[in-house]
Amino acid sequence: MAAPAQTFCNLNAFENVSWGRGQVPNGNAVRKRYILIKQRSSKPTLNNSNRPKIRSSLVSPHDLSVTRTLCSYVDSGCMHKAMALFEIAKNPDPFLWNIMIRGYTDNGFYEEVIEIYYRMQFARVRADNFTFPFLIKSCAALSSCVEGLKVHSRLIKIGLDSDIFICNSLIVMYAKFGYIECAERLFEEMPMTDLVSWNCMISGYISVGDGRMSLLCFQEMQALGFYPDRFGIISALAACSLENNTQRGKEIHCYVVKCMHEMNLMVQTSLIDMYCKCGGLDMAERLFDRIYSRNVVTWNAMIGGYARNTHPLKALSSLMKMQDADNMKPDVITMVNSLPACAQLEGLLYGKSIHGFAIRQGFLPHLVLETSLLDMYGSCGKPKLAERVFYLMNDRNLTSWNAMAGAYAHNGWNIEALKLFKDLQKSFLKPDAVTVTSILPAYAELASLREGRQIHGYITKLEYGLNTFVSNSIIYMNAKCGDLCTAREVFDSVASKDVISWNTIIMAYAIHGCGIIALELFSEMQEKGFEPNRSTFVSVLSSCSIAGLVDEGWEYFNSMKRDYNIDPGIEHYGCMVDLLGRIGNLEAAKRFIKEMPLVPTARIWGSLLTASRNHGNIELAEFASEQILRLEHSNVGCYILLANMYAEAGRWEDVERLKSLMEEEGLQKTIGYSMVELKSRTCCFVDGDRSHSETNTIYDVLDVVLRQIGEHNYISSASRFSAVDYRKKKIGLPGYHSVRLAICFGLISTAVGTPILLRNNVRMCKDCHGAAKLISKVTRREIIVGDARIYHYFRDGYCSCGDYW
DNA sequence: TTAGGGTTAG
Repeated sequence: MAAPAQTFCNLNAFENVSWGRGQVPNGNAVRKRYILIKQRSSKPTLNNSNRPKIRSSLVSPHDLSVTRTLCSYVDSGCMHKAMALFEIAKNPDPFLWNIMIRGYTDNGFYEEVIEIYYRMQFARVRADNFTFPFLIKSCAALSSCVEGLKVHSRLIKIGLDSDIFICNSLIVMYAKFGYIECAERLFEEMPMTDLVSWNCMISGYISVGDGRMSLLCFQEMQALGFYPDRFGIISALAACSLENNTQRGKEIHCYVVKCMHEMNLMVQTSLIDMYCKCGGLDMAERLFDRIYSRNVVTWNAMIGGYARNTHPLKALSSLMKMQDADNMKPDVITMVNSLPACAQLEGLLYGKSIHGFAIRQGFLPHLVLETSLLDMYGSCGKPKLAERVFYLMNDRNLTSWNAMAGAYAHNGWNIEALKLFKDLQKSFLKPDAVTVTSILPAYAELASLREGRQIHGYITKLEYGLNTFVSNSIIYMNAKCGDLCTAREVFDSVASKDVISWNTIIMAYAIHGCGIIALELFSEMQEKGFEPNRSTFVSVLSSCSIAGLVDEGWEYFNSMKRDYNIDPGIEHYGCMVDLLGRIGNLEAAKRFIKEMPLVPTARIWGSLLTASRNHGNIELAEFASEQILRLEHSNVGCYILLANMYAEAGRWEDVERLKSLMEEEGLQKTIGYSMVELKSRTCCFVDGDRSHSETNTIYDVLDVVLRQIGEHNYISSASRFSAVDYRKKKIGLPGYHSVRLAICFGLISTAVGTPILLRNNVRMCKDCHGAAKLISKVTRREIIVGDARIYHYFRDGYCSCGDYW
């Protein structure tokens, strides 16, 4: 792809940009300011320093030239000069005060509007019908509900609450506060309404996100004989976007042509935006190409439209064109609209380039832009950079917290995601449905069943469980935490199931080894009219692979293109390598990888490595590991798995060699732990753990159990080496692995005959898997172990996985 | 001198 415009590609320049002063913040919310923050333009103050030299003969408020000069200052945005002149005017009349208030409003100095209004009252100058619309607008812009209500009370008191200009302003203000019922009541009680009043209501509904009511209002207005002007049209088009109502949008487009509003740039931009948001990108492009003179808003709408419709290259190419062909300078919103394109392309360099440009232009700090940046970094696989942006933000709202949680979750930074969620709960913000959808995958990966049930209860209480997205996440979380029954109950209770609900429940049964039920559900989803997608086939093929349904797996794989016109992706090929590996056809699996039409990933070679481990083929394991490490230098799992195979084969030199290599690479073995669920608590063990208060009892029970299963002093069935060998080589004794400690603790802490439920953060080792089978037999207890991939149900000396995982 | 409008984040 060609590089974007020069402006955005000066990556070296970006690298030279400092992020902030001092240390990079860690997990705590240490706020640092950007060094390159552009100084905010100073607001004109009410004190009269730096006055321009104005002769005192000019200062009579009745002098027309004073009024003219003041107006010219205000109109040209020179509020400092305007204030200086105003300050020396003797006893300014309401007209001059209003000019000043208008100036501050028009130039966006809303706080100053409130300030000067109070000063006006202090000076006993009566605010009139001209003053209040500006004041109300400022209250709305500042989201200052208290001031707004005070103003409204004052209006009632002085009898100005029926003025049509004031009422229209109040409607907009209340809608912006989110109090649409107040706006509606005001509208209904107005003695007289005009076209502007209707427009205020139409846009008011947009403010609260109610496109349906906005369109109804637009319709009712016409039924009463009003002809929509460009203001109403623009709001109605926004309503069509909210409702995704292309048909209505097209009708309004026809009206625009008929009534000759077609040449208005704002109307044109609104049409482009509506078509982009309603999936009519071709039409939006045609309209855009026809515009003779575009402004930055038009470009932004088109760039955002391309990004929204997943055309990231077109979005970035438009970004270049707007600068090169139209000589247009991007603004903050251009940046915000372009960043999703970088995220979709996972184009870190483009994203960084935009970040650098934004800093150089002084666009930061900016809440929305910063949120877009951290989202981009998360999508580009750089959660650490996202974290940097997040902790440097001056202001954060729920969207930014959610984006940060999403960035962690997207990259599997589950511990950080859970910590962030806990910090959010301590803040004044209330998590919403998006928060819980982002956070539930982290719970699914890390949480105990107890914690899973707690978050499930929390979500139910907040009633976010009614949302299908949230429900789908709850289904998966319950299944991953070991409660398949609840996962099914939640699935059955989802009123509006979507294809993701079905994919999730199929995968839930798959990870619990219930392949047949998973496939029955796949048939049921189709009978109910749901069209399978790519993810469905990942669930289906995983079901076949985990349950060892080889023939069925091939049949579904072949049917993807044939019956559903879905080209198998790398994830589907991965499932097939698992399947071939499972039946021990390792050469076929290797050949399959070499012949597949896609470039193998580390995940694909990982499947071959697992198969080699399960079938004891050390040469193939070495080959697969080589391929993995070529692609991912720091794949710890690969090192560990191969080292374990060498240890089992007694190749201690190779074990040492791998250990050295890991040290050189600075890699550390993931610390394995096992959580055991009790009735009232969860206990966690690591290998050789002696921290538990009942350690002595646990180790005594372990000793007895190991004797019963014939592994006392440990001689592995899969190994020719004794405990002494393991100790010499400083390798953890499998006899004291966390899984066994957790099982023994479960045995002494739960009622006889009840199942013992464990969660393991890494895959079970071969020794512990064998031991768990035997323990289930001698103790006559069902032992359920969820490892990093699947759930193992150990009963009477057998495991549901069929000894393949 | 007064009201309403287009492009922004999870």
